[in-house]
Amino acid sequence: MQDGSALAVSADEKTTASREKGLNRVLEILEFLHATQRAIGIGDLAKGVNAPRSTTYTLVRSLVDAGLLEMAGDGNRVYFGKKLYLYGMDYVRGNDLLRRGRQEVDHLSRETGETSELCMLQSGRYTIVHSSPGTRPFRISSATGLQIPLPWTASGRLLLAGLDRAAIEAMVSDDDLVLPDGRKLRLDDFIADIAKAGVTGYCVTSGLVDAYTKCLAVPVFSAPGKVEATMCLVVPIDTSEERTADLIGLLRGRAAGLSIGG
Amino acid sequence: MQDGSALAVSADEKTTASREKGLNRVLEILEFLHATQRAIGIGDLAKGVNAPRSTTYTLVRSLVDAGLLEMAGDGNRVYFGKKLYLYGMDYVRGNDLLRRGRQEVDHLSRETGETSELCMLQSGRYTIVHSSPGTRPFRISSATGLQIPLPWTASGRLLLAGLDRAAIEAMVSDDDLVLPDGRKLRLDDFIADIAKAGVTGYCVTSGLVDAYTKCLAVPVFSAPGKVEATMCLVVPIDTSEERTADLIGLLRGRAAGLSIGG
DNA sequence: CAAAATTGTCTCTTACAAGAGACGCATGTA
DNA sequence: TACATGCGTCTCTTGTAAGAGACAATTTTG
Repeated sequence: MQDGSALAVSADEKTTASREKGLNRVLEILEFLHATQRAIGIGDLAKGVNAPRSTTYTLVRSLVDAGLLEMAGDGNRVYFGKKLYLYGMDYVRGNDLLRRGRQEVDHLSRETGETSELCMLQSGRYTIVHSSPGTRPFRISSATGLQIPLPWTASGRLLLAGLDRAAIEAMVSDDDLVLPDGRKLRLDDFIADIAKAGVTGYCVTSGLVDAYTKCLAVPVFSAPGKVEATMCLVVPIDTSEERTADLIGLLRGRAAGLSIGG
Repeated sequence: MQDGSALAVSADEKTTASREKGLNRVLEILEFLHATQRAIGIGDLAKGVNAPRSTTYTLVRSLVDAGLLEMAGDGNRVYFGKKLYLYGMDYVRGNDLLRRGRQEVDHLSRETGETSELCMLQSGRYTIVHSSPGTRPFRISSATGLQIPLPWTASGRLLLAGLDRAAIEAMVSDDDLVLPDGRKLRLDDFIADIAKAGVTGYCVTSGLVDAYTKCLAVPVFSAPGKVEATMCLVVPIDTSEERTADLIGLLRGRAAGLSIGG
């Protein structure tokens, strides 16, 4: 009703409601910093999260005082602070699976020379929780914390195993089904893939995210039937059938070691 | 004026003001979880941070939705979530000193067999940012993220080097000067220690936190004169003068490698 | 099995934080 | 020297979120 306001943003993204709750703004700020991966000026931050400048200053001050954010070297940029690191370590400490999974991933990439990753669902999205680069000249780099649409990945298919159709549909938007190269997956095919992956206990995808790699993934269970994470190897797409099979065997063994009550 | 309120808490701690800001409550929740180091029920959490139950439920829900917290296995306990881990890794990635310092500390403890730590100031408090246990039978365990009064430690003396008296007084409360065994340090002595540590470029304390250990610490600089962190070794109090000197030499070399523009 | 304590949800009020905007102070640039 | 742009702080208003408390549903205790 009150769109006679200042902003002429027409049909802006998602109506960044006026009078947003402070906590939500903070959550947006954190997400924004996670996305930019670098220190940023407070003014830009305000723009970035589409928040009033004055509010942003206030919130940032609180967060800096609390140690969740820190002023970066220059003096007027902010980025994540030590407190978040400490909380993050607390999370690792309280989470056997993550702790051991990280080690296992590091092992795997050293052992096989391939890029290895530990992946989990993070608020409905596929997330690379830890990755260790392989030794190949052209290594496939994928930063920790990167979030990718579930249908693009082998791990995504495993992580959704056990969910019913409705739950899957809820987690996958239409955009997610469009691959980087423009091809569009059919939802039914994706759901069929998931079912198949759940039965076979592993998943291989070729040339989905890019044309040069294959992704081999296996599930890690936190309880019988409950897929808590996946471990995967990212290998060149022309890796032989034989080596692929060997690597999957290796992965399955390691994942079994990680799983609880599997 | 309006103390005719419900609570009969007489002269309670620090007048937990009514109508606390949501963000502050959240910060308290995070600190509380960091202190308890385990998943906790929402009701208990509310008690723990002295917040109304209804408010706590609302905030926890927001935080869980955002992924900063997660419901723990049972179903009605909360603890830190994956998001915090991811943000923490972002912090590490953006912070050369921390990244390299962690590696160095791991090396040192393997090399020397002693417990090794990386310490920093964290909102005015001494914080063990990373530690690696030694190989001794009775290992001195000190958890990452532990916060200890500055005067209790060798690192504390180095971290405050370069600050003037007023700044030091502001960071050290009266309680901080009381050692675990009940002895009380004199503020002037502490300040003198700091000055000395700043000049000599290292600091050794014996039997301060406990009666059985010595702490050897050296500064790590982020800019000439600016102490950003310390590395320290925690060794048995009866370690020979000679070995102590050797270890300090080793520490100084490694710290120099970490320092920037030192 | 009743009494007491806990859990999760909901409603309603009002104290107060989010936000608009003005200021003064730096820079940068025409 | 003017003019624009960005930063950090402050003030004031009003929409709204924090909080009290009631409720039903468990769970615990005696």
